[in-house]
Amino acid sequence: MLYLKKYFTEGLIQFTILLSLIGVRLDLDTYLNNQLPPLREIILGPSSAYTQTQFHNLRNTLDGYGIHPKSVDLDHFFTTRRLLNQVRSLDHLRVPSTELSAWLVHRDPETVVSATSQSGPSIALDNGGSLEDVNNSEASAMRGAGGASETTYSLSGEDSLGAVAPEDSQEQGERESSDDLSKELTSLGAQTSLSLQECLRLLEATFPFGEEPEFQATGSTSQLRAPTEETPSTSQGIPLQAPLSQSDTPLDLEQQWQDIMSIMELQDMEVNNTAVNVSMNNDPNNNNASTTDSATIGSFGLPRSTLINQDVSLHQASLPSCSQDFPPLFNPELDSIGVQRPTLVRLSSSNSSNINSTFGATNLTGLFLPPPLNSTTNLTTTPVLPDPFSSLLEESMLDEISLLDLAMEEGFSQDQASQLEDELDSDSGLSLDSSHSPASPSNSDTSCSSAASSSSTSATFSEEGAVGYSTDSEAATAEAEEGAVGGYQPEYSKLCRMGYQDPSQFHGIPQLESVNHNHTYNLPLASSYSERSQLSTSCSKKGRDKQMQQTKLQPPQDCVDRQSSRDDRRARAMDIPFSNDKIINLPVEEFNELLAKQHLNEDQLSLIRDIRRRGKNKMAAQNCRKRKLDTILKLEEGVQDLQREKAQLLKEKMEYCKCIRQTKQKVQSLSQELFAQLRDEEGRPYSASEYFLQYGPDGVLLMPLNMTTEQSNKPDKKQKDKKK
DNA sequence: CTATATTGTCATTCC
DNA sequence: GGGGAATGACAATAT
Repeated sequence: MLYLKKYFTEGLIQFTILLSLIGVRLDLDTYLNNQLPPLREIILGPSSAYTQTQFHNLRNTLDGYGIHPKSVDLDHFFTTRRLLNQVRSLDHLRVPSTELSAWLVHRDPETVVSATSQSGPSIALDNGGSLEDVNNSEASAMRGAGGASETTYSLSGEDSLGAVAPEDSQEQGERESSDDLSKELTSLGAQTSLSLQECLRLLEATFPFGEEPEFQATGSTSQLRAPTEETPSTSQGIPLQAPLSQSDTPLDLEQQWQDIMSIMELQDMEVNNTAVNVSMNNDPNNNNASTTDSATIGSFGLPRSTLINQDVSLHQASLPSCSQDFPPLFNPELDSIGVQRPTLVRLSSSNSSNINSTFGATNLTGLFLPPPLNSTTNLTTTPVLPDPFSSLLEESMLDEISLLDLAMEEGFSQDQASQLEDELDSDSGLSLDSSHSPASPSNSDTSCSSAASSSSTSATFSEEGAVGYSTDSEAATAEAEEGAVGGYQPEYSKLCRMGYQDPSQFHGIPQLESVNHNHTYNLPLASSYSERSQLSTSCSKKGRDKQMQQTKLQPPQDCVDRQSSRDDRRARAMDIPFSNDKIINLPVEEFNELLAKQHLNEDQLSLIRDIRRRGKNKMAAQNCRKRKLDTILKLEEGVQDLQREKAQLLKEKMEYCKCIRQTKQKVQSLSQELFAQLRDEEGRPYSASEYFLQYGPDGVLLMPLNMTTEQSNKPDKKQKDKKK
């Protein structure tokens, strides 16, 4: 019960204070179970002298309101809170549930120059518009590919896909029975249903193995080979990259999270099928009947040897690129350092085996990942990200991240990392003392030792923290040398020792050991039951230092008087027969016995009680001040941990954004290529002004443009087919 | 001598 | 109700 009491009254409350300061949601159980040093210390409370924390006293630490103005720079707190709010803002990166990873490409045929057409055709993104940037080039490409002036793409996520899915049982049966794209196209008429695998097939056909689709290079779409005459010409030389990089800045991050979540969820749904089917379809020659149907890829005029296995879904194709783009995210080393990661990453990581096996066999990763993007594995070493990314985040953010990476992953020493982080902190206005800031949050020991080794401010703090706590070995030794018989170890002494022996406290700090305080009272460690003379004690104890130097010319009695406290003098004046040490530190029973043995008058008894009260209160005040400082230190430590976490989250955010953009880009290109290659029964390309592609769980549907999403539940069974 | 930091003390509250 | 811890506030002292 005592433990629980302490736990809840002190540990949890302090922990809650810290969390409330930062607004970051943490799994308390996890930290408790893992016994992470900093949090454990916070939760379990300090093991030093101050073990009893009253709830009402904690108000003083809430949000730093109660920080003593003399003890802490309040600006630190405000700055800290500001930074913590920034960290809190990262919390908004929660990945929403399934949403649309779809976008709608719409371009007005007649008014190419009107409305949004100043820079060309526009793409209306149905979900956040993060791909607006792709608009110009994409629409232009579509325009050329479709041979029409109006093109609408709609890639709908799985939420809307169910509604879009054709109701016709015949279609369903066909779709289930065969992955053949052309077959579906033929049977569905105007509504073209393509499996995502076929999309991949298309893409693969467009980008044969060994060739890296260069989406980001200017004129990258020139590689988007199309069987028709007009398609290559129109798609060639249209840079997809330039618009991307221009409009990435207003990127909606939440939208991107939604997108990637959608992708991952889809991947999660399909990954099992993929894993099963890949083994069957790895062999390019393993073409089942559906693959070899009339209107299959072969009908695209593409070499069969370049076919991707049909069961690889588009989403599955996207994920490997993510995983390959972000090795750190799936790097077990990151787990080892306790980096918390969004759940979605863990989920995807759990599927990584399937993914890797799948795409390792089909080399889809390489297919989808242009070399420069793959090279982002070395993001940690390059301060500046590739072009489209550089505009996404502030340069300072990049610097921060890269610096952090250097510190975290490049084998920097903790001191170096701490220096880096301090530099990072400095520009944010938070001047956390490096001496107090461990490079590793979970390594307070190191921080303490390193702090003791370097900074002058640490010395300042150490002296502060050591105020009234000269219970270290040196002090004891000094007292022993003075002839003090340390037979009595009062509670205070033990508690203080505990406090400093706590690894999380200030052990090993040289400054602490060298502090020689001018304590008026004989502190417990220095005290003893010996009836040593107060004069000799106080004079010898305190006069041998600077103070002794200052008063060296004075007679011994002056020295004693100067060094004695008022209560000492009062005690001498009142002829108190025992030392103040006894008065203060004796247990109450022994103290009462002592008083009973002596025949003291009321004035003497009153003085003794006052001495005891003041002495105890003095120690309590010292403990209180130390506790206050310790709380501040812990809060600073927490701030640094959060800053570190913030940098890590920013890094992950950047990587996710990059993955999302790449995925969208690939889907966009794929859709563009697919639409360009669709042909009606007469071999003519579909007009982009009349049709658009809609992605569903069962494939890709070629929808009439005038159909709304709701109407798509009963789509026209317009003939769909691929030419050739 | 002044400003600041440190330390002691008191009052109060709570356990 | 007493003892004592905790702590804000203030005073005394040191630097």
